[in-house]
Amino acid sequence: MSLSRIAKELGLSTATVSYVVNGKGDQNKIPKDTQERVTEYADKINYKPNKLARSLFTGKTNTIGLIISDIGNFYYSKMAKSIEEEARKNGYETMIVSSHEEPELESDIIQNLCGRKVDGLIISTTGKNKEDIKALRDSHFPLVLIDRRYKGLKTNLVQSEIFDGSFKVVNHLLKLNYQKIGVVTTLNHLPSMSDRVEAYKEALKGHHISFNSNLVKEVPFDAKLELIKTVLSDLITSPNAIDALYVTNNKLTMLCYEALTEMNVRIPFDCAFVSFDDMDYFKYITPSLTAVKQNVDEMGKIAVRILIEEINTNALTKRAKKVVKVKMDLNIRNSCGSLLKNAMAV
Amino acid sequence: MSLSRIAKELGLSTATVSYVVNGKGDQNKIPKDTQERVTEYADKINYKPNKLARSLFTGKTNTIGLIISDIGNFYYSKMAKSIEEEARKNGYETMIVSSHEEPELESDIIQNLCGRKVDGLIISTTGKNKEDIKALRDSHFPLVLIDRRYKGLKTNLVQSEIFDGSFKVVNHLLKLNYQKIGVVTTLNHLPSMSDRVEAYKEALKGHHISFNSNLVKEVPFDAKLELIKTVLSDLITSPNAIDALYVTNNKLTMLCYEALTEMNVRIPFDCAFVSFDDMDYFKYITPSLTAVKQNVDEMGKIAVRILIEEINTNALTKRAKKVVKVKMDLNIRNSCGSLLKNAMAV
DNA sequence: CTGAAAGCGCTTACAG
DNA sequence: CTGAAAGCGCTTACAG
Repeated sequence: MSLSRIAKELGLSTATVSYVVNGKGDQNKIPKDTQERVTEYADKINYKPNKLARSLFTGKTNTIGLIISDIGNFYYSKMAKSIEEEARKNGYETMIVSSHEEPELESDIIQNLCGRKVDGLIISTTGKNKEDIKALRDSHFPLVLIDRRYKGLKTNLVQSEIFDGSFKVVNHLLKLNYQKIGVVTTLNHLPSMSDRVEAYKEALKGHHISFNSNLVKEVPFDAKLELIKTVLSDLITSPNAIDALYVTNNKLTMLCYEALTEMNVRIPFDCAFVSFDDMDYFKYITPSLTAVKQNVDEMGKIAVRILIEEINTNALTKRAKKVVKVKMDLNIRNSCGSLLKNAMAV
Repeated sequence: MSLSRIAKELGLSTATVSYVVNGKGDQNKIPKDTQERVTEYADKINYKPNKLARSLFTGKTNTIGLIISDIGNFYYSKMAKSIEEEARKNGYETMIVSSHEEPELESDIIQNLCGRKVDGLIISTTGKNKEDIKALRDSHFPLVLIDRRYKGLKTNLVQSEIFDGSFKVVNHLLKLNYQKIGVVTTLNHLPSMSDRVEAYKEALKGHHISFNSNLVKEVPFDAKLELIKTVLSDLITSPNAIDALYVTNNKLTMLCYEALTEMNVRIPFDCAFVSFDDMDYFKYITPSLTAVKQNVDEMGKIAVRILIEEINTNALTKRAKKVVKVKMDLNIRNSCGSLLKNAMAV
């Protein structure tokens, strides 16, 4: 089972066996026939090296730790897939762990993965662990944040062009002459969330519409349908009476869609609808939803490349933090009655 | 950074320090003040034990390896989430790795995780690694297969009541008087797939409809839209001219739905539609899709419990393999015109 | 060409 | 109460 047993069995030293099973036989001038004896015997007993022991010595695990805020969210599971594939192409394994949006858990996971000596970390953080992340960065541990960032904390970062994407989708509504655009968003301790609202304000400004805070509703991350209904009924009735709705993430989008449907609000006739984050199935629901899409796949790949560069750089050489913003695509469909209102405008 | 450095710094032995940081201070009668000195210093330098070294000694990693056939598939990412949560509740970490439906990769991953000395393995296998799985089982390594099994290989297993679920959904069509039911399914090296077709045959038999193999189409796992269209146009035109379609997994379901829509086949008027696997959004598309749902969450939890039992059992005591089948729920919606045809039947 | 030996960082009997 | 020591399974200079 172990190197030393093979060595004893074959009357060789562990060094010799180690060289051979690691393909360094030639390099260490082990005669061909000895090499053959070793590989043959190793195969026979189905020898598998203990990576714990190897890593303990080498200090390398060839493993990337990936901390995902919620692996059950389709957006993140796609991200995980992309990261894992890219890592594998570069010779790294990936340990995926989910923090379920719980900061304490995220903190534990970081300790845990570091204790397991992963070579680097990619994190889509809960957004409530600034201290941990800062400590990690300050210790020069290879680290890339993805999707979410901390205000005032410079790290390697891969994100969508959130502001730009959000601006685009709101602007799309404005160009179609929607005037009273409601927003449903999440409690915004996350800059990546508040940026979406900021872009909304900016877009309004561009069309000389004054910002009305009553039209922006913040709900908890795990809001339930009932709450959403309450919030929406407030938005669609006077004095608010919005004519379009902008929802800032995919989970909320489905809830809002469901709520509106149950409330018999017809999209887009009674209220247009637009979403940040585009899921595959948005094109299949009725009406199909207009949305800005994040290029998760590309984000994942870039994050891996930056991380691996970091891993390969000497920890002591000062590295500038890399920030990469990935473009978002506006997918125009039927939920904001573009055709209809366009026609009228003509 | 390491135990021994703390020991040297404090003029103690590594044993003493180890006892304290592991909370075995009292048990080993270390005086309170020594304990305090140690914990204080450990906190100060932010000491994190090296788990590699610890596991090398103890032979335990407190980690479950989870091999998922495709983490980018929503069904499996939900499963991963459920497994991870349940594992954590029981004091285990989970290493999630995706095999992307590639048998060779799955094989590598198994070696890798075993080399990392995970305490046990939960696998939704690609279905093409019978030898590896058999070897694992024969070596008494704690193992649970989930979602997919091998014919003639008895292992711990958690699966949906696939036959029953498939039967239910086909029977639903039959009860509504659909007579020519087409099937689109995947190349069935997987028993979990062929079981679905077997149940279809059985249901036909119950309604005295003879099986027509022309109505059953097998496509590759990663079939593209074009292929699906070809297959479907064959099904909907004479001599086949099906009046209902049964699709046996969620990925194919969306492709078939898209294809039918593009081909201007009206569901359920021209052709009823029914799916194995129910996704959250099936209720939002038009028409909403009737489907049998797998209880992924429950499957995950059960798999973890069985695995942990195995881990805690002495490897040498003979264990009977556990097979648990989880019930499926039929969700009736509008894609098979139940209301319409029911009314006609009355 | 090959082996003895040190060491990665930990834990746990064991001796005093 | 506390420390010296062995050992988990590996790798890598180094000596001959």
